[in-house]
Amino acid sequence: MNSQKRVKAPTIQDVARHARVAVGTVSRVLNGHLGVKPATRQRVLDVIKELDYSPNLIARSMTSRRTGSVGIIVPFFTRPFFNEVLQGVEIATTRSGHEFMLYNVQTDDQCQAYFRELPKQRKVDGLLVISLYPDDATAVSFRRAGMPVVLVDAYHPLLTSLIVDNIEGGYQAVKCLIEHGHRRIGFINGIPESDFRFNPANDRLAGLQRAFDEAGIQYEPDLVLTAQWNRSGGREAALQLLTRPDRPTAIFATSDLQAVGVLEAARSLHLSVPAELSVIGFDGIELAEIMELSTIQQPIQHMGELGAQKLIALIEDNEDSESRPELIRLQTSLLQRQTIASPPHYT
Amino acid sequence: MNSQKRVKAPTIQDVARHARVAVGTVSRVLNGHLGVKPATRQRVLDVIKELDYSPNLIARSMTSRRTGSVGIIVPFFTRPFFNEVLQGVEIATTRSGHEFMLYNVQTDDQCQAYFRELPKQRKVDGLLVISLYPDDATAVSFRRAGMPVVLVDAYHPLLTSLIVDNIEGGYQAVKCLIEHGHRRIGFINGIPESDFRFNPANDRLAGLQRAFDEAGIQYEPDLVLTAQWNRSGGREAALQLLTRPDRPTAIFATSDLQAVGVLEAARSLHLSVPAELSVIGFDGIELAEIMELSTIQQPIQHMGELGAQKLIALIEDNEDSESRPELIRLQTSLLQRQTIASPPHYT
DNA sequence: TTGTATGCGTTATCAT
DNA sequence: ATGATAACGCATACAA
Repeated sequence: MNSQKRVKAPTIQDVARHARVAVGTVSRVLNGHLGVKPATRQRVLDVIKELDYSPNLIARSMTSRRTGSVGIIVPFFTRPFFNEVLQGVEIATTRSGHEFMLYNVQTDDQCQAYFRELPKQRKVDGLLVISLYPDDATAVSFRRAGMPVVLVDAYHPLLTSLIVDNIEGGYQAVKCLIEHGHRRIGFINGIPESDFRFNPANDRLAGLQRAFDEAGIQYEPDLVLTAQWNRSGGREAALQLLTRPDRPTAIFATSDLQAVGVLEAARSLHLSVPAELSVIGFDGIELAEIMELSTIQQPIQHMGELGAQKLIALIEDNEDSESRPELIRLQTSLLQRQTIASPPHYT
Repeated sequence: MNSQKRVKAPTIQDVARHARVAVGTVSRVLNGHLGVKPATRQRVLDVIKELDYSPNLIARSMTSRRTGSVGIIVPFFTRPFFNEVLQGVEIATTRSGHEFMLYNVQTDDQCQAYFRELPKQRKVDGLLVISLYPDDATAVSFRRAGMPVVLVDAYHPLLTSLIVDNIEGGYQAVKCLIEHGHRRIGFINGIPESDFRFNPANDRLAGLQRAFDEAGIQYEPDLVLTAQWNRSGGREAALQLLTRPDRPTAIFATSDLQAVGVLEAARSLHLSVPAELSVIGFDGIELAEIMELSTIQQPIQHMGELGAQKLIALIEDNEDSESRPELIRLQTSLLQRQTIASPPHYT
């Protein structure tokens, strides 16, 4: 075993010297360029192994103008939904030999700062933006900086975007409830903890309205509550909804996390699900499966994987500006489990 | 609005030229060095704003030998436990202005490859290793490369390590069960999906044995099963345990995920928890709270935060080799919820 | 086939 | 207080 003392890392110069060749030659064998005599190639390889040399990737990035990293800008990355997106991202980046930096954002300011700085800092070759909406000026600045960007669960006309049909998803959820005989349906909308620009829950509400219209059900604003995107948000909203004299027979929550909160509220109120209350969520996270919660399944992991894959393609083809951005639409699907039944007294 | 066409990012040279100063001067104002006449300083600042200039961080890393990033090597980062660790990591890195790269590992080979390559590649200033055990040669190589490393939920004498007392945790779990009157206690051990070097579950088993010894209970190997670290692993093991004629009255699972699997098994067997079966898990993830599962709480998020904080201190103090590594021990605590009761017919 | 020299964008060390 | 210039480690165009 060698000494424990810290030692300066060998450079390409050291390798060249030991192998008695020029740095250019070492660089060539490093990058698999042809035109190196097998004998010298082998000699260089031997020295590399002997010195335990690895190229300094920072220095390499200087000339190659590539870092091999992509940046993921994501709000609240520990939430199950985002976590599952990241799982897909990891699969795609690892497959293509890229690394990724995680930029977690909790406020809109932080988000805008990342949008502004990251393209110029050049620590990443591309940006994957999850559930966040760049404004027009930002989108333009991405292109000017030559920074490839892909939006996942978000849309901008200038950027490759990957969206799911939230209206259709909301429609599927409510239609299912209606088909089971429900007429009084509560909706728990989501309000982001901070002032992000966009709220997919509004589209899901639009889907609800379409289903209502179709069934000739009167939309009652009283049955729509806005709550935080988490369990306690769902729980509190449900508590409100369910303690009214004319409580709804079913609740559609705009996220599974909130729907789990609804389940908790029902439990604390000794309301049995689905006998006395039907519940449907949105997202299709693993927790929904554990809780046997009916939900609208988004292709979450696939969104992350496909988004990352598209981003890497943009990076490698270097087709930043000349190409028109792609718009990819993904579908949701109804997942019926144990939390939906016909309402009490339904004939 | 400027043209949309991609444009070369301005460099420090461009700023210098526009401000009619030398690059050195620009660098000085950029880095807040004193000895710049306020007038010129302002002129430079104006040009920087006018050109929308940001320093190229890669180039800066060339000379500064700092990237401002830390690498997190973590197995299966989407698992709730690791996810909560990462949450702590994010808090600490953001606080200190660092970014982090996520290196997810799924096999031991992959892990060893990261251990070998990352210190030489210099894309990160330090490494935070979660629940993974570097061998002696690896630990030495970290020091030789001058790469600060902190181990979380793992230990090596040469490296700053942050561990929880798994033996004590196992002991707490089983002692609680015994105090409730249980004598036949099943244990579900964990086996990693791949051949990682270490298994914390064995320490938890040792804690069980200590509690057994103390209570004069005979250890029965039949009641110890090894299963995957996930729900289905726990479910299948529990199914085996619970369909025996002399089934245990309580099960201690070495992770909450497996304990949830136990709950699922009990449900499918129409065994009521805790009336007919007591269950306790380990970790204290959020899911345990949702399921009202009793468990042994590890300070998960705190482990990530403290580990990252220690790592950043190592990086900033640059005290790689001269300092003796620190060993930090953290405690677990019993979290009693709804899944533990006295066994049937207990007087 | 191989060597040399220049540039990548900064910081830092000299000068002036 | 500021300017010129040499690193940093690598890739590459050009020479030999």
